[in-house]
Amino acid sequence: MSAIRHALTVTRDSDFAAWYQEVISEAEMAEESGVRGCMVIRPWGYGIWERIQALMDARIKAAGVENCYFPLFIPLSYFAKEAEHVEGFAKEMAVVTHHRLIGDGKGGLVPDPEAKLEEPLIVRPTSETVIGAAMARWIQSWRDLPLLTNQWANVVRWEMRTRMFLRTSEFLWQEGHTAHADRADALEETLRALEMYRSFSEESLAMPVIAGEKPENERFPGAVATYSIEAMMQDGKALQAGTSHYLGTGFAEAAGIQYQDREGKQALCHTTSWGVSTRLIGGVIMTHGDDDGLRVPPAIAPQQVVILPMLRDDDGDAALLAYCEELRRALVAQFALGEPVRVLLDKRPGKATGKRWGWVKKGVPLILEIGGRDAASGQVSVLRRDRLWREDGKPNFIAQARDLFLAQATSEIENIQSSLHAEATSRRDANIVRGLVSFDALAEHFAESARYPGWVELGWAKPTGAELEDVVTRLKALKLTIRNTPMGGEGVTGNCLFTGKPATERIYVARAY
RNA sequence: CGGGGAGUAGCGCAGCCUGGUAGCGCAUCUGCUUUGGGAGCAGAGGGUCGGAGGUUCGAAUCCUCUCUCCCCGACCA
Repeated sequence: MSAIRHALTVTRDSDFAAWYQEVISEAEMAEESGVRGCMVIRPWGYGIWERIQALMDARIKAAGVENCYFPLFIPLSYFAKEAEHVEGFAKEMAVVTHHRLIGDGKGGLVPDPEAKLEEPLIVRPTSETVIGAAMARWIQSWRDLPLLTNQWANVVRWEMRTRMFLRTSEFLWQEGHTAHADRADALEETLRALEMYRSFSEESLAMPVIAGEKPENERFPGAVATYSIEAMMQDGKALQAGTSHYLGTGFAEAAGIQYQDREGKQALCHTTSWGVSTRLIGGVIMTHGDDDGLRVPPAIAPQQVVILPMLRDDDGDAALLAYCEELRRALVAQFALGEPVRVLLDKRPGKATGKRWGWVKKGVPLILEIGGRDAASGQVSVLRRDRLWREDGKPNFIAQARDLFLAQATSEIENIQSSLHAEATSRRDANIVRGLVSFDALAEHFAESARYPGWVELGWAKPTGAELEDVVTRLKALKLTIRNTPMGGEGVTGNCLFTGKPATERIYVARAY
């Protein structure tokens, strides 16, 4: 059978959750911090986040949205103004109540009772309320609209159960907040952000997603409509990878965001908010990772090429390093995916073979191992991370003339990006089941394929209120959730799986993170 | 927050029941030999046993409290 000795000890098949954690730890992306639910993001993980930030920020700015920054602390009274919103977040908010410590007489420190805050401060779980207060000051006239803002920040949600990158107590994100004159304009912005997330996921993360509207039971607290992009992980579960909300006038009413229209009348603004977070990194791991670690799509790889000189600790090293340095210079002068190629010449002491597995686990798209013979004969040995193994179970190094490699480097990098996307897309499509005609058939489907259940696409009559609650409860018994209604998902035939009424739209049903 | 498991060297673990000088493997460091595909041999360094109290002549080990992590639930824009 396979003689392959994988770089990880746990495979995806044997224990997906343990595999996920081993990737993060072995790729040196993040580690425990000692604070409940909070992680230290290490250089490789943070480097990926910085790439995501750079590419997403460019898209945000291209849409005319301006960055700004609001405080970490939000007065409790701001939250109290929007009832649904505060109710949705009340159970997971960190609260600051004191501003000074005092000795407890036993060598420890306790909050000083004398230093209790008049009004508790919330550590932001999201910033609608504080940004809304600013919008109320900034907007006077219809000429001030639309107001398009975004901030890159950390937020805190005191989750009961946390998982690295997927659900941490503190996480990094961008939150866009916009105010508009009317519903149509706000809804257009909501959907523009959704499309921005969809195309970013597909193009930059090589992660196929389905963009659509969440059912009403999954709406953001206080929102009129919530949209999401949903990605399928390799265990068949769904990951909500980004959300965009049309908030109606509820937040405007609570914060007093109004403007004088062309007729001179006061009117409430329609607001939106939208965000993606460090959760995207978890999605990338579970979309592209394999039994040898991470595979980073080149667009978001901190380094796209790593050059490993096979140092011998002798007189030949100088010439070898010179050859590698020249190779590095030739590569960084090239462009791939619209940017200069990112190359690291790894000169650290140690054997190239040992260092190689570290980069394999980190998922660098291309690894070049260069020995004295390569240097002498003008060759390179190329290892593509997405085609790691030969059939005989050995690393799939391909010896190439240096000049030929340089001529093809750009297309090679771009090909890895598209290959990862194609692989993930065909896997997702192969794991979406259609045509189930009854709830029993749905239950049977997920009972039979408990390990890789994938998603089910079906038609429903979009029940609301108590009728929807009933559907949610029945699905919950199967550990299933409604993910979203894909954009353009109307016009289905047949009957609703839950109510028996004529179906009006398509939905995706899946187990979810 | 409920149920279960765990915390001992950088990583993975044994020791705990039955208290008596802190162990193993990998990794690291040094030396020698090797070395074009995840090297071998020899030697060495590294730990207030998650934290705080308690019992005891003596605590990794027994008791109490607490923190953190993992799994299953509940919760989850």
